[in-house]
Parts: sequence; structure tokens; C-alpha cells
Amino acid sequence: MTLAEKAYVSLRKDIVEGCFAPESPLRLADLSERYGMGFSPLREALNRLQAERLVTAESLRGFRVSAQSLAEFEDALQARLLIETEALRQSMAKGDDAWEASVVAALYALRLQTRRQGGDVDELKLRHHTFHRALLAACGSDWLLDFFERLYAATERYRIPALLSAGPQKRDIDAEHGAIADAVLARDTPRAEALLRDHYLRTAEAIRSGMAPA
Amino acid sequence: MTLAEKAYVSLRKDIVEGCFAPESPLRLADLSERYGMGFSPLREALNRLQAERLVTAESLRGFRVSAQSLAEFEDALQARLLIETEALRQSMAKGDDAWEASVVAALYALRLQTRRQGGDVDELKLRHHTFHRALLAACGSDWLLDFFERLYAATERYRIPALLSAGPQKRDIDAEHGAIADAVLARDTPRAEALLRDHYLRTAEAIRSGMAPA
DNA sequence: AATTCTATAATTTTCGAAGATTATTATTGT
DNA sequence: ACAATAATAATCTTCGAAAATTATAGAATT
Repeated sequence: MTLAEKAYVSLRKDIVEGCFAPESPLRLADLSERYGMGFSPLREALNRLQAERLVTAESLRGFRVSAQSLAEFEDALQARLLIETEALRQSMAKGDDAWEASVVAALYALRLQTRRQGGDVDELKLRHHTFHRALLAACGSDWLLDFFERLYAATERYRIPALLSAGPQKRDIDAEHGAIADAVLARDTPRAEALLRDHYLRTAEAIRSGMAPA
Repeated sequence: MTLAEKAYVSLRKDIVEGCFAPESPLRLADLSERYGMGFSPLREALNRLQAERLVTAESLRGFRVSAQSLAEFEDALQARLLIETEALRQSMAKGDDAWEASVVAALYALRLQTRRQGGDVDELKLRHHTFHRALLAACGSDWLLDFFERLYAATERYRIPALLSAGPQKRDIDAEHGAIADAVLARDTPRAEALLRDHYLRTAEAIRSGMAPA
């Protein structure tokens, strides 16, 4: 793996996880020290992230972490619902036994981690992402999966602060995931879509309530 | 405008227009001579284009123009229909007078160019793009517009070869655009969607028939 | 003749410095 | 004191060379 690739992975992770505040400048000298590499690989990574809308660039003024706002989040949420319901529909229409098995496996692994007290939160986020991608993986469309990844990263930035300041968890998220998986495996498309939709709308509600109206 | 931005614009244009064959390697020494700049700005542009899926990169083996295939095209087409019908619906629901005026203006400018004998084909492509974007511009979703731009570029690569080898034009494309604009301005959502859909499906048919099944 | 090994060449990737631009501070004048 | 200007510093951008890797060609071996 080249330095530019490492820079991309590290920067992306740190931005999505909120290590840098939104709109804060990403100065090359700082990044160079933080990640232990020269300017070139960092600039390449920043350019990739710019195309993904995680950072913004202004000519001769460098890069910044993209801004966050409630409007931006609502936009990403709506786009997610559009993309994911369609991808889920197609995935359920086309998925084979191996796909079903991967959904079961992802759900199982996710549950193990949610129930593990004091478990690694990074691992939990990874397994959550894996489960949601597994649901859509058989849709057969590279473009839809690409958009899913973009939107997942964009909304993850909002989800994480909400998770950390999570008050009394009124939701049984394991149960929600389980219900979605059940409907998916039963090939009950309308129910699966409705459950997935509810799942996201509830998360959105939690994020809205925990977010200052910017 | 920085050199890296110029490199991005030039490279993107040349790739979309097919100046480089699909899968052909994009060697830095060649590009450096072609565009008259050093490696750094070129690599930055290539990284951005990689994130847009117009080029692919392999560690330590450089960049290539993305491959083309019928399957890829069909995938992009389906994604386009999903994104654009939704964006059109919202645009028609939210668009104000200024938006309507911009649609009329874009259609007018497009017609002028299609009727101009021996006109600049670059200008025609630009106005075509402008018209289709104008239709969606009022949708209010940055994400949907972003996806539209991605998919437009991805499918443009297929459309251009088909246009050049255009046989007897059985279609009256001006009329198709006009009909779409009429339905849009009349706020007849179902009709507008159907017409836009037909418009793309006809273009797709033309491309399929002009393309070796890869 | 085919295969492995070696030497060479071509290419990508990275660094460090120079050039160019923007931001900040100091200075001057009113 | 305030505004405008100049000097300074900080930062981004670009280049050219060095380092690292991959591809190619030729020689040696089986």
C-alpha cells in the first residue's frame, strides 16, 4: 500500500469520526506531522476526499473539512432512502444462497459485538456498516453501491456524535436489525423496505434531537 | 485557476470525449508533455477522477482510463433513471419562476445550436448538458445533483461514439426535448417523467445498437 | 525450445526546496 | 484613533530529482 493510499484511509477515517471539526482547515504542515509523510501523498488523498465531498478545497487556500448542517443531513438522509430502498429491492430480487448466508453472518457478527460489554466501538461501527452493505450487496449495481458508500460516510459523520452523547437508549437496535434481516430472508420486499425506512428515520430522529439546529 | 484544476478539467474532458481509449494507460510522462505541466498537478487530477470512477488506479502501476462495457452502461442507465426521475419530481414540486425561465432559456439555446448547420459539436454537448441539468436544478438536493453529474459523465462516454457514427437519425431530438419541457412547465409530473424516461431509453437503444457487445 | 535468472530500462511514488499566493503584523499618514 | 500601505510570515502549489517498484530484454541453463 502506497503512502497516498494510507493517507486516504487515515484521513477519511479521522474525518468521518470527527477527529477534525467541520470546516476546520486541514493544513499540510500539520497533516504531514500527524501522519508522518510529505505533502504529495497528503494532497493526493485530499483531492480524492474532495471528490467524495468529505473535504472542500479553495484555490490557493487549501483544504477544509466539509461543513455540517441539519439541511445537509436531511438531504443525505433522503438520498439514502432513495438509493437503499431501490438497492434493497434489487438485492432481494437477485440475491442467491451465498448472499443470504452473508446477511445472516453479518447480523450474527453485529449482534455479538453489540452485546459485548465495553467492546471496541470501532469494531461495532465496522460490523454495522458491513451488515447494511450486506443487505444491498446483491443488487448488481456498482453505481448504487458506490452511492451507498458515499452517503454512508456522509451520514456517519452525523451519527457518531449522536451515538456518543446517546441518552437512554429507548431503541432495541438489535431487534430492528433482526427484523430487517427476517423480512429480507423471507423475501418480503414491502416489509423489508418499510423496516429499513423506519430504521433510518428513527436514527435520523435521534440525530436531529441531539443536534443543535445549525 | 491552479494547474491541478486545469489538469482535472482537461483530463476529464478528454476522457469523456474518448481521446484516450478505455483501459489505455495514462502515463505521467505522456500527460506531462501533452498538458505541459509537471507530475504533481496531474497526479492530483487523476486522484480526483479515480474517485469519480473515470479512471482506475493500481498501486505502483499507475492510472488507466476506466473500462467500458455494455453491462456498465446498462447499470449507469438504470441509476440515471432512478436519480433523474426522483430529482425531476422534486424539481417540479419546488421550482419557482426563475427555474421555469432557466428551463425555457436552456431549451431555446439548445435548439439554436441543433439547428445551426455545421455548428460546434462541443457547444452542442454543453447546451445539451445544461438543459438536462436545468430540468433537475430546483430539486433542492445537492446529493442528487452530484449523482446526476457523475452519471452524466459516465454515460456521455458511451453516447459520443454513438453520436459520431450516427446513422439515419430517425429521432427528432429537438421535439423530444421540447415535449419534456412542455410537460415540466405544465407541472404534469407523470407525463414529464414518462417522457424523460422514454428519451433516455431511446438514447440507450441507439447506443446499444451501435456498440459491440463487450 | 522453454525457463529461470540477471541486468537494464521505464515508470510510479515520494521528498525537499523553490516559487507563488494569501494572511498577518508593523508602519505610516491623516 | 483609524485607514491605508508596506513588510513579514505563513501557507499552498509546483517542480525536479531521488527512491522504490515494476516491466523489459538478454544471457545462461536445463
